[in-house]
Amino acid sequence: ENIFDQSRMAPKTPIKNEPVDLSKQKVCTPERNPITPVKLTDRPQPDPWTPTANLKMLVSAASPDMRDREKKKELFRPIENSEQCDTHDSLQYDMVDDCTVDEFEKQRPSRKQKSLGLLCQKFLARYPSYPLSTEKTTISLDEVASILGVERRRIYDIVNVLESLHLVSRVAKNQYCWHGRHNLSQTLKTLQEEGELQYGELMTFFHHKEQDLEYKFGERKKETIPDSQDRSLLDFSEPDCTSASANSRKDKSLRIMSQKFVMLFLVSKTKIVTLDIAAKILIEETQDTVDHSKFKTKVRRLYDIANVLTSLGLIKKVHVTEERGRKPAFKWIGPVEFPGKTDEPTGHSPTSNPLPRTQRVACAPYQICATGKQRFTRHASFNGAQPCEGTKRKVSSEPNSPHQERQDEYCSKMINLAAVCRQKIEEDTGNSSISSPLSPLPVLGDSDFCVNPLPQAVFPVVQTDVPSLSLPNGICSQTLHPSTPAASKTENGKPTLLPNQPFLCFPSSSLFMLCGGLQENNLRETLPIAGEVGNRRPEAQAPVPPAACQKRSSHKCMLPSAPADDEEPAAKKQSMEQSDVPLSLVVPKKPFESPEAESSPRSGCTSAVHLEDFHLDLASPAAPEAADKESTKPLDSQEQEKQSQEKDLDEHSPGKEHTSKENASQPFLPQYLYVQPTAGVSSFNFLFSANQAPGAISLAASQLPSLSVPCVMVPSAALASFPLVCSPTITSPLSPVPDGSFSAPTSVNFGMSGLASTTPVFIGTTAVVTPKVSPVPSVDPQQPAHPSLHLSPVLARSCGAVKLDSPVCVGHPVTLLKLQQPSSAPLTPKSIRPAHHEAFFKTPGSLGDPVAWKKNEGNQIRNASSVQRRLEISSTSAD
DNA sequence: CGATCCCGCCACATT
DNA sequence: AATGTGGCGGGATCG
Repeated sequence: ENIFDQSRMAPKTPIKNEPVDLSKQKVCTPERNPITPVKLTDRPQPDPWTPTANLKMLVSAASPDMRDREKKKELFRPIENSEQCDTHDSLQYDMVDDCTVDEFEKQRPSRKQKSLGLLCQKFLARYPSYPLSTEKTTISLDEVASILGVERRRIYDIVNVLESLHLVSRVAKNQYCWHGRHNLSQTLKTLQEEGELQYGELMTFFHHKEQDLEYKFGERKKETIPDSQDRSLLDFSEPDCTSASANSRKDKSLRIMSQKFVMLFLVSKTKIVTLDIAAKILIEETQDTVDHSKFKTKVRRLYDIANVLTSLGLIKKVHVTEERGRKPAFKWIGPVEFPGKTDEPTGHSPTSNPLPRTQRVACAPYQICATGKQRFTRHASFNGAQPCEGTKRKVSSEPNSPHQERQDEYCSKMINLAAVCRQKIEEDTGNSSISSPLSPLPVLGDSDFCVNPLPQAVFPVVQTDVPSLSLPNGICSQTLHPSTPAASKTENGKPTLLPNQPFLCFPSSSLFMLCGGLQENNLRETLPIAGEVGNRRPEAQAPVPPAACQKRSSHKCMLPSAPADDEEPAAKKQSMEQSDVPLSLVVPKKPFESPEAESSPRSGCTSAVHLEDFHLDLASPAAPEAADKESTKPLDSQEQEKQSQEKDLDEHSPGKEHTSKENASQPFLPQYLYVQPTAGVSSFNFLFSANQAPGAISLAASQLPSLSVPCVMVPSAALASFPLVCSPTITSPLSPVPDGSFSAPTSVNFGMSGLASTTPVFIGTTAVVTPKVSPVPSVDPQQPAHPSLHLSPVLARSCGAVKLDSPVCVGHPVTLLKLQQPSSAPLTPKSIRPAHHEAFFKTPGSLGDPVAWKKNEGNQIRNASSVQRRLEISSTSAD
């Protein structure tokens, strides 16, 4: 159609389009001039598309402006065709003259219509995902550009990204050849491997080396990355034998950036990468100079890349909510595992793939490209294809290379990130010494889809990037030890932590640091424990994971194996994924809010469910009975509850009730309303409190350790959220667990560690528990249906599973509460709030002493509601 | 107002 | 020198 249109169009519009047309023509048909399309020099139109503007337009229909318009329209037409009806095209022109506003508006190409993503889809639509090996499709940039009605420049944007994934390769000037997705999995695999090396190291690094932080800092200065070499990492390019000069800077960007970006996803356990983090990571150069403009530019590029990747169905946009607000992020929805091994030429991953040979085919093209010399070296990507590659780049990337280099790079990267984060944090936080830590915390909620795993939600902390940032600041600057000390500590702590959280580099690092500062020895203890627990606890985990796993596995299988399916663009997959999403943690909306809403009708939200679970858990452990009551009461009795609340502080119920009330009144913000906002903060607070409290305040030295643990928890939480929760331990096995699953592992970890000392740990557990339930509806039908009811049961279960139960349970609640506090402010029910707030705040201190908690529990068991306890405690403490 | 990201200038690479 | 590529960032648009 497009073509058709084009032809039509061309004739019609004599205008500026001409250049385009010419180019097209040339491309399309021999007849056409070979000339490159000239850029249209049009004049900017003043405006636009407002109604008034339209009038203007009309008025001046004859005027050049009109032309521009038309021209534009034409350009867009293709696009419109695809989406909208272009039925009027021809009419359009006429229409323009007399057109009504409406028409105009309709026609007016909205920005979206011109989006790169859309353009890319169109582009992709023109070629088969899995072309027959026999046919070689060549792509003429000019042709495509003209057909799609866009400038060539835009095509470059698309092609460059596709090229980075080897979907196409450049054959000659203005000519690319289409390979399709045949070796996509191979490419991804390669990238994943490369990513591990590049970024994975960070993770590993931590594990292995404890000195890490210090080192990093010390080294940080070093440029670390010499420049070209490192970047070579990816693949292609640079080294090529062909023309040395070629390497030059050009190759750098889009292509490489695209690959790196993809690598981040593949390496990330959560499979979610926030834009800013990615940008930071991708800015390799001078670490320190964070330069805002540069960052901004990077982000812009990432959007470009993301648009293309989205069109390919490899990623989708999500939002990570952080304290400040939501951050844009992308979630990898493409294949995660690559069955094939890299090496094998034949069957490579996609064995299942119908076209095994495809690979070869792909290779061929590459080679060809290589031959072409030119810049193509890059083409020869990582695959075996690269003939030339002997170059160092390879070396560098290779495993052989000493860790150090990587480390260095890693370090440098980390450092950069850290620096960035710091700055950011500082900026954000500003002075707030105390508060600062809080501010940084990110919360998971996301508006559209949140990725928060329950656990995360609980903790608020989380998201990958943020956490790291925030943590560091908070930790370093603030409370604990300033930077350095942390490092030392970190060692101890880190190692432990790390294991758990495999996750993103930066964040984690920062986290670690923090943790280290806080936790100290305890951590170690904790860790081990955690590990044990994790190991031992298989049962607990098992329940959840399995389901998740299955899903995943199946899912995975599908992807890899069934490339065919993939053919279509993202859309399909996405849909599928969405289904997955829940598991993953992604919540439809306002996770936090929803959580509370046990009652909330909008059953839809998984997140909500999770939360509910939490609540339940909390309640149940402490006071199952209460929980039940509450659950039952919920909405209706809000008022009553309210009263009761006021009356009985002791009972947590009030808290719940509040929430419930809230829910009733507002579907979303339920009891926990507070939680959301705060989530991030709260977590921090916790940490703080824990640290401070214990150390400074009340807890005995002996207990400190325990206290310290709590601190640890924080990190973990952060980590968890960060990484997504996949606990490291678990992860490995389940690695796949992408999004959602995390919770289980996480929880486990936490639980373990937490156990001893504090709630935090519990939280983890809880989280775990939750996961079981909520994560996969399929698993537990019940839950989904009746969250509230389930609660108690759930709790029981969770407790049982957890073992520590009560403590655990408590812990969770606490966390939540804390979260709430901060958040609560906004939402809240007035009456409750005030009191609660204080209580909550204080809570941390109280938390500090595990024993106390336990006691409380015993006494108050029924209360379960952490809130109340806290309140009580807090009150006490306050006193 | 922040998130997106279109648009196209213009530098550098290739022909 | 002309043309191909594509880095880059202003500023418009979206949400």
